[in-house]
Amino acid sequence: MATGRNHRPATRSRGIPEATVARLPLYLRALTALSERSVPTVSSEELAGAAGVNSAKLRKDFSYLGSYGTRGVGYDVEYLVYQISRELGLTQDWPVVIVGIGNLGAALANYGGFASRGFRVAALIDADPKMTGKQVAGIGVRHVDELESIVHTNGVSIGVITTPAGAAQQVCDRLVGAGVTSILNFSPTVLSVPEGVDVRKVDLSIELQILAFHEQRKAADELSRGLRGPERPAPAAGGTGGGAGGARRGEGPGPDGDIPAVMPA
Amino acid sequence: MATGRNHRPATRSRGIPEATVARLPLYLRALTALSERSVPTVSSEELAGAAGVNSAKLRKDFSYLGSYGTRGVGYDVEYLVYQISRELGLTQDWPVVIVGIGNLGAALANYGGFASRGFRVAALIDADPKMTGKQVAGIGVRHVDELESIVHTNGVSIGVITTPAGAAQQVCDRLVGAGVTSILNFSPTVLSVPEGVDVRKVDLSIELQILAFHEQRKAADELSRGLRGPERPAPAAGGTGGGAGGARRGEGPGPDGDIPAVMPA
DNA sequence: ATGCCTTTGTGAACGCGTGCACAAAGATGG
DNA sequence: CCATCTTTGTGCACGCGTTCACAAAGGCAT
Repeated sequence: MATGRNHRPATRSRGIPEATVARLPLYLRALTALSERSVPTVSSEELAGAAGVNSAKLRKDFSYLGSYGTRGVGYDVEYLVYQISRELGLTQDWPVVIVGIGNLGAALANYGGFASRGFRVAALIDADPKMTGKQVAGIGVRHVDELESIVHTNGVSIGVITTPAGAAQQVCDRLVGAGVTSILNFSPTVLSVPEGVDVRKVDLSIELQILAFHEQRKAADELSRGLRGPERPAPAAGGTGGGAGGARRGEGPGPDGDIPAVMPA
Repeated sequence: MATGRNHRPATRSRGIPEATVARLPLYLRALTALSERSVPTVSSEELAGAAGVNSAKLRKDFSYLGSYGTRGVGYDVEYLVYQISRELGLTQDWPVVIVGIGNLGAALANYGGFASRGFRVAALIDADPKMTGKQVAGIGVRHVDELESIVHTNGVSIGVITTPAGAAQQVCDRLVGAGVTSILNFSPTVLSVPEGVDVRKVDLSIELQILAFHEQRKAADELSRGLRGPERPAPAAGGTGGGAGGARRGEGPGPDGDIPAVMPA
């Protein structure tokens, strides 16, 4: 990467758009549920409903994978489950390591969603010597000194970081140095990685803040149209707890445009 | 606009793009770090670097909030912290409830990132009577029967769902019925909510599957080009990056997904 | 076999988000 | 007070993603 910037529009992946890739697991989940109920075929309309997306979008998504449907009938559930699993790489076993066995790391270790789709927790790693050897989710915690050897021995290419923010970049560097090329980052930090390494981040604080933004906007909307929550008792300390008694669908052009509801702190 | 009197010349209180809103917490975090180091001002270039985004994008994002910068100098850190906090609604206190106190729910309850930004865990709720009264993160667990009264009493407008998939929709309905208008969903389910209710989902399984897709693609790329790697130092010895040990499981597509992908059961 | 009906697959238009490039604005030094 | 330098704010173009709308394709009944 010493060479200049070579833009790599991740969309090149095989012609499959990134947005489509992000939806494939959603489809797979819905299809798996249908498969368990022994439903043989499903239409794009039905499946889209189950996955919570538009049917045209679903059809276009599938079109990137190939023509797996039958016109006039729909899609064969089992076949589609297999094709999507294969496309996502779930027909093979992915060993992952979790670094940082605090509350969150332990919760992830116990998380059933890992093993259910071809992901196997190869090791739990923590920097605290007092954690070493402890059993979490039936797996012994290893010390971070062994990180490199663990990654090598197990052929780990996916790492999950659940350390405090201060340690995240350092752990990330070690993981990458050991050969990990995909990282799921739960710490509230912006990780910098060399090219070729994928990082996805999950930050609940950010998610909450986004919700708060919309919540505030909703409260401001209702306030500005002179609507007081008639059924809701007094909100919590701090003010407009969130009105929203009976959310009406009165969707108009909106009285936006005027004062942005400045909240005195 | 030229006059520095009234901020907000453009009436864009509602025109803030969703993508921008999603980045505001990122900027806020970087700015908070600068503030703690008593840095008075920061340029778009520096701040963009700290937040991991393009500087032009950052400037455009800020332009939606108003003209808070000074040309030739940069942005006043403290002022920007305040403005973004206000825009995100973080100057007020947001009581939240967490429903489903399993491993993940307990981890979230302990997560410091909540309280640090105006979010306060008003209550922990679980359906298991054996959990009722237990202390988690210093908060007593309440039974789900009390859900509505808890929401009413505390003026809760944001709910976090960490239940198993099977219970998620039901819990969601009750939360919405009680007045909650924003939901953060950790269960692997597509929630259906009435209009006016915001739902954001966090699904670890999906994130891993997306990583697996790219990982598989990387492995395929390297394989097909005969290991003609870029200018990147050679990764792990054994794995060659995407190698991943590749222990294929012998079972068919059947066992996939009979586990609800959530931990507490 | 034929015509009808259902559903897929996709061409095309549209909107949003991103990044470039530059003029305007303000600080700074002489 | 003027020249210069720095940095913001934004017009513009481009590409991705979404949605509409419809022709093609296949099943099914007669």
